[in-house]
Amino acid sequence: MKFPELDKSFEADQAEEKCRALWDKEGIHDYNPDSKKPLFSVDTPPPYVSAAHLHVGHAMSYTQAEIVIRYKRMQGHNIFYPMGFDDNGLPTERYVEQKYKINKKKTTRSEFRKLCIEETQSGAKTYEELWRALGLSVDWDLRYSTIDDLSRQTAQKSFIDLYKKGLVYRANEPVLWDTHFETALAQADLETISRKGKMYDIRFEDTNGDPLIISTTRPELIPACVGLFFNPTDERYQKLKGTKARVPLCDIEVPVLTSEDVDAEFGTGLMMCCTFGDGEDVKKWKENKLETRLIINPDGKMNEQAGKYEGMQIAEARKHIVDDLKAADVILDEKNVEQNVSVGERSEMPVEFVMEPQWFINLLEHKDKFLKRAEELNWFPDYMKVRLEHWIEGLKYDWNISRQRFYGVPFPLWYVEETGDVILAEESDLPIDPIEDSPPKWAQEKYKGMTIKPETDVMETWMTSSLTPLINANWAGREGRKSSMDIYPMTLRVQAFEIIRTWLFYTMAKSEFHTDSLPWENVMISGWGLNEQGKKISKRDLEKFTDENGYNRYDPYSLIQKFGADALRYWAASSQLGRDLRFHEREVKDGRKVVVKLWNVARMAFMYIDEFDPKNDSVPISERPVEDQWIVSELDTLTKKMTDCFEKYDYATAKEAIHKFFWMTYCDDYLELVKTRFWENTMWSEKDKLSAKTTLFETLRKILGLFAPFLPYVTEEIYQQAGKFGETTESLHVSEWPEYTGTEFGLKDDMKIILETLYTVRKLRTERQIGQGARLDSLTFEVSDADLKARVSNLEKSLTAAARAEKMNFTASGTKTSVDGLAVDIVPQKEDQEKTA
RNA sequence: GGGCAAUUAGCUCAGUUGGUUAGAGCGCUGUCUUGACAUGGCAGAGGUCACAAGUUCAAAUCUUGUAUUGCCCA
Repeated sequence: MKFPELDKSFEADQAEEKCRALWDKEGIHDYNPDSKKPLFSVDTPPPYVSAAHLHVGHAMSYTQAEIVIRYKRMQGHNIFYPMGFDDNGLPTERYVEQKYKINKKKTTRSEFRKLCIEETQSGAKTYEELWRALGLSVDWDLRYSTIDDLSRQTAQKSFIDLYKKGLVYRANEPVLWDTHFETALAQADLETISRKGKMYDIRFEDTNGDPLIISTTRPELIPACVGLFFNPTDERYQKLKGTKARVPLCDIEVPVLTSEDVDAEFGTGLMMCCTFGDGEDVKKWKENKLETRLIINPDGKMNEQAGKYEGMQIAEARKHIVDDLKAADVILDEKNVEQNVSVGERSEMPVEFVMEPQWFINLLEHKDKFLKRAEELNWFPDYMKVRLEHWIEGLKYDWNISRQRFYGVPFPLWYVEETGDVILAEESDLPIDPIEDSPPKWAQEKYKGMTIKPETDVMETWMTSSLTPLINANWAGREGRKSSMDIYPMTLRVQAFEIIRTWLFYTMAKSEFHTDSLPWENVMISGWGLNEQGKKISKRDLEKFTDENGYNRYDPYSLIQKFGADALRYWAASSQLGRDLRFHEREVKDGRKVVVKLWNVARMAFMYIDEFDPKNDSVPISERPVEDQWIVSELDTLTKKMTDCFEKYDYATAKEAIHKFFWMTYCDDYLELVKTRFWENTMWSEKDKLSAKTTLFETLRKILGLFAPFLPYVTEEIYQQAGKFGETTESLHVSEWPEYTGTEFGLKDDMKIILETLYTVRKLRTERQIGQGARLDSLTFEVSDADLKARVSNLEKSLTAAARAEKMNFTASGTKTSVDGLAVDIVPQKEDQEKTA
């Protein structure tokens, strides 16, 4: 076969377009449900499409996983790699609210939902373009969105299944509440922030009018106080047990009780319990069946229970109450403290508690099962496992899945007002919206004449996204999908660490309940891409850093246009799995350099190989010069190392290994040594030249394969230009991963002499300012014994070639090499000698 | 206060089960262009491996403690 002359420069954008067209045409990313190959199915995060917020950190984590997927494809797996879009939940609502400046109270549910769906559709399109540009080998026929029919059907089926299994319940309990979005939250939706606050020592009184001092950071809750508590072992307060206390400012008396949860060392050791300041209050309230006096409304304003403070926002009320307490002279001390506050992760408002009937999934009774599953799962990296274990151990609440929002998957149920009965939708009717659809016929008949009301809350977004493996597996059995439960449990879950407690945990819980299994065998946890300052990349970063040519520093699409997709992917693979990576644009240039270098290597190899028939022209490995045997063996070792790494999802070490090999061993050493075989007037024979062709052909082919997962475009382009090296596969990416052959290399000593000669000659050239390419008159050796002399003499062809010298001989002096007893010197050609003299 | 991770060259990161003189890229200095690549080659400067103690013939690596940073949770 004949190798063409490659263009002088590699045009990334053109090549990328060409490759994508080829991959689409050949369908090399398509999942084949009928394939006999081993399955490799991937559960990859559906990003929020609502905000155009994708930055280089997202490109990083998706690419890290995708590199492994490409490896698995080349290893002969039938890849199931879908892509989802999460257009559910609060982020979407907030985005739409802000964009259209609307308030959920002043719009209708269907109107609002329509806007959300419009927004997410255009967002999804932008995302798909980016993922394609980045070279993610997704099967786009497996696309899903968390609000589409399949997902809604799956989520509703999940609810019904849990209901039938007795794992969900409806309760009117204090729930975590976001006063900004006016919706309930789950424990996992909270974040702790630290802020400066004030701690007040406030004087209550016992029934005799003697002072009882409590410490609190939330004086505004005084009207909601329903009890005082001290630790049962606290000597100071024993006599208070069973008595009453008078609450300042309010004309109320509350019981004084004990609780082991009270820290006697904290403040005065006496604390107030309100409805509700935090989870601890809820607990004490429940255990002691205390009175309920909620003073905060769902919108974060004080209600009539707060008396004269009614209508005030919490912060405002606090200010007024503190003033009044001061006026009443009951604030005994006031100090600044750092306090940790639980806030809604999206609104960043401190959470409150309200009493609303909500649906809960029972988690607390199943902690042991979850911990066992966490143990069974294979974690990469391993240390991420304890983050889940600690989360499970620390769970305090069951999972509240009700949200008082518009946009989301509706609960598939109605209530009968007269009896309080719950009517579930029929599975065959899913997905449904109880507001628009009628209850099942049997229910209409049974409850004839009664008032049937739809559930108007929606399910929280994790209720749907926790089902991605079951959505992908078409657990709901929807027509027109090419996947089935055959792909379940899935092989691999990919995600970042911050959603271990949500996406990972909830998915695990759902699979436990629905299928009594793990949802996947392995999980791969990525870190974050950080900005130059080492902080999480923000929206501001995305808006701010645009250069004079309109390229944004953190926008992956912009980076792809500037440096090429391969370059960005190469950068993404430079951090170890699970570790954060600071982004510096100059490091994307490194990837670009590798791409250019690889292209130039191919250009040279094509030029020298020129015409080659691998069947008839190949020289057997044992008959080739030592350099060829060496590089083949080095490449073999590399293949093994990379394969081992990839099996552990360690793309980073694999990349580092090939990078080092390619640049230092292959280009700097081997290619420099082999070049001269193709030159005129050397000692090399025709067979040596053919050996070089054979070796270049084999090694270039193998290197392309090893680089393919990292640099899919440039490797494919070279592979295609090379006439696919005579192979019949449609694409490099479905060709076989290079095989480790385990060939022994027995000429290490000879090779060391050649390399040491090469290195020493380079050094001498630099010292004497002779160009590295300039021909030398001769190469001279000083040897310590006859054996070494014989060995060196034997390597004459290789050594003169390495030095670009006309001849070689032995002398009595030279520069020492790291081969024992061997020293080297060089003699420039006459004209060069005169020049340097 | 508890947990997890990290701390190696000016910057971003490697460093296998402890084993010669701790590596790479960027940046810096010098130098080299007819024979793939100046988006290059070659050579060089630059490190008390956060700190302290311990185990060992031997510690960046193992143990303990301290400090700093990030994340998670009270």
